[in-house]
Amino acid sequence: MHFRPVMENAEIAQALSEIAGLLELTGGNPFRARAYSRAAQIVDGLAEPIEAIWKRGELTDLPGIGERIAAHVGELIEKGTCAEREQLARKVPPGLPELLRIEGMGPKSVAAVWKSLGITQVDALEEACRSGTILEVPRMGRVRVKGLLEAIRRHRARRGRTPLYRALPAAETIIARLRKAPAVTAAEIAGSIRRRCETIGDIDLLVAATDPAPVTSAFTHMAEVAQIVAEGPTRSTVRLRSGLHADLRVVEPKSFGAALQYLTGSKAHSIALRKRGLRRGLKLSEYGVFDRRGRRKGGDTEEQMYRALGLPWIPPELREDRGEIEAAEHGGLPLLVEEKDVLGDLHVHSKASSDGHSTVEELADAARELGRRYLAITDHSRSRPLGLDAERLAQHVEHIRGLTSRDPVLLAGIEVDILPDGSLDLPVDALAPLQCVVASIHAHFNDPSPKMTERMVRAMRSGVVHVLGHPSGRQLGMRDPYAFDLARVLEIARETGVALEVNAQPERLDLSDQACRLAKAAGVPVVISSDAHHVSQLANLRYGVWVARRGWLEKGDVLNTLPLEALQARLRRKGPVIANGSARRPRRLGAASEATVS
DNA sequence: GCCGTTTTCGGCCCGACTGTTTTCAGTCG
Repeated sequence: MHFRPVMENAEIAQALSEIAGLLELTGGNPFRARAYSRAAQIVDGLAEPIEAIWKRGELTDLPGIGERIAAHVGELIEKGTCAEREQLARKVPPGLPELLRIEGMGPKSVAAVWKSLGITQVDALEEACRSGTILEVPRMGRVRVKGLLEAIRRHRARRGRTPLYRALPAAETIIARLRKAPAVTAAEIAGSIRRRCETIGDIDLLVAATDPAPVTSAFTHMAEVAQIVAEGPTRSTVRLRSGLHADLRVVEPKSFGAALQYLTGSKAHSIALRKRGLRRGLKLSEYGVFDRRGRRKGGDTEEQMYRALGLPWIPPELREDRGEIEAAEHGGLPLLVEEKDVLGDLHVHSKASSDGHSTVEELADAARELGRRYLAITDHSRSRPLGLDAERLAQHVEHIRGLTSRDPVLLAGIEVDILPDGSLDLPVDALAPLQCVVASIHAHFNDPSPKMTERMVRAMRSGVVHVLGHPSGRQLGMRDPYAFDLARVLEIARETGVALEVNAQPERLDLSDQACRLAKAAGVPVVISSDAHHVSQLANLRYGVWVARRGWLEKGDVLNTLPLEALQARLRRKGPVIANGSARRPRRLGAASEATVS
């Protein structure tokens, strides 16, 4: 049977999460709801298709998944649904779970408006707010109603979360300003931005100051603030004119490390740390680590927090409770790839084809400024508007080769389309002389999974492809990944020596972090490429590095960390791939199985 | 529903802030 591993896990996680929501709404034991919620998070975080774990009968080895939930998962895999969910869904009107996603509406409030007013839809909730009938519900007052109307408006306006590249610059601007406020000793961006998540919910900021008042005031009086949502002595929230929410927490300097750890999250990571602390008689909070008698054992720095738990400092990108704590405990944390490790860029467009806006010379100059040692010029092939045919490609290559004495070294390449039948958009003999052939899918995204997978397999087996470009085709918030069998693609990539791209265009980030982890487990190396269409986009490479880091990748997993000669030797190679010299057996990577397999 | 280097039963992370209250429930992160 055909499956799409990453989606498959996400779908199962979604179903478990739905059950959790339904349980919250129907009352009963809230810990039961939490168990489902936690299980959903675990499944979502798996770096292996859950179907494979299920087939091995190892579901209950996963943390947070016992007999009962394992049975539900099995049922979901086999039938696509499960009785538990169906049964719960019958108790609750459709539409009710959506109300939970409105800010300020928790399970108690949703159940209250449902039971006392029969409200089950967002529209009806809005109407009840406007007419005032909602005031009959206990603990509903005029202020809340006003906030609720605003939250409903935001709920409707919000299509998914904000991509990192939109939130990061805003956060950087604000934090730079707060650093200059009076009495500030330290200031950092925290939350999902610090973890470099691909999308973020809101901006979390942390400041250490001897006097919180001036900082809070500076924050709430910024020009870009549209509304002050909450304001207290240590914590305040504003809505920016861009629509983003920004949270500021101000702590004493001695608590900065504890607060930074706490505010960076993820929530799941922090909970796991606190539980670990409890087992050792330690209480963790945003103020520090405390022993049973309440004596403070540290918290000035994040390192102290982790050390108190017997752990080394864990990079923020790994803090998702996906095995990093177990890995840290056993000295098995990856030495994550860094931006400075990446020596060159293997996917860049020039004016020679359709959509590039800079000349090859301009790109080379800008790449040199960024310290790149090599740069592959990979313009589009003929199927793209104004793309290169064999003749224009030859001229283009000649032009590039005429510039090879420049720094960085220029590689003549192409981004060739993978056509609907899996053949390439240019003859193999036109592609064979090129130093970097990136093959990508740009059309017919709706092919069924088997056909799409076969297109990629055929392209990889052409013998002339070095890199599979933006493998899933997704665009954040715009286009979902197309259906394909990632496990199969990884298998063939390994067989043919083709590297998978981590496309660093910030609205692509494709491969995703989770797919990077799967690639590593399958022994397939990646290249991190900017896919720049203008000199200003060459710097986007950092977004790709962050994805790779979130995917646990090390320098040795990324081919363009190699010096040019070694890179070219690797790109020529068509045998089975072994990551950067150190032989890596494919291995199983589960959410918390790192400790047991490494 | 899950879990155990205190436990197979009895717990389940912890604190800030708001609104609606007059001592606190609910939500959020």
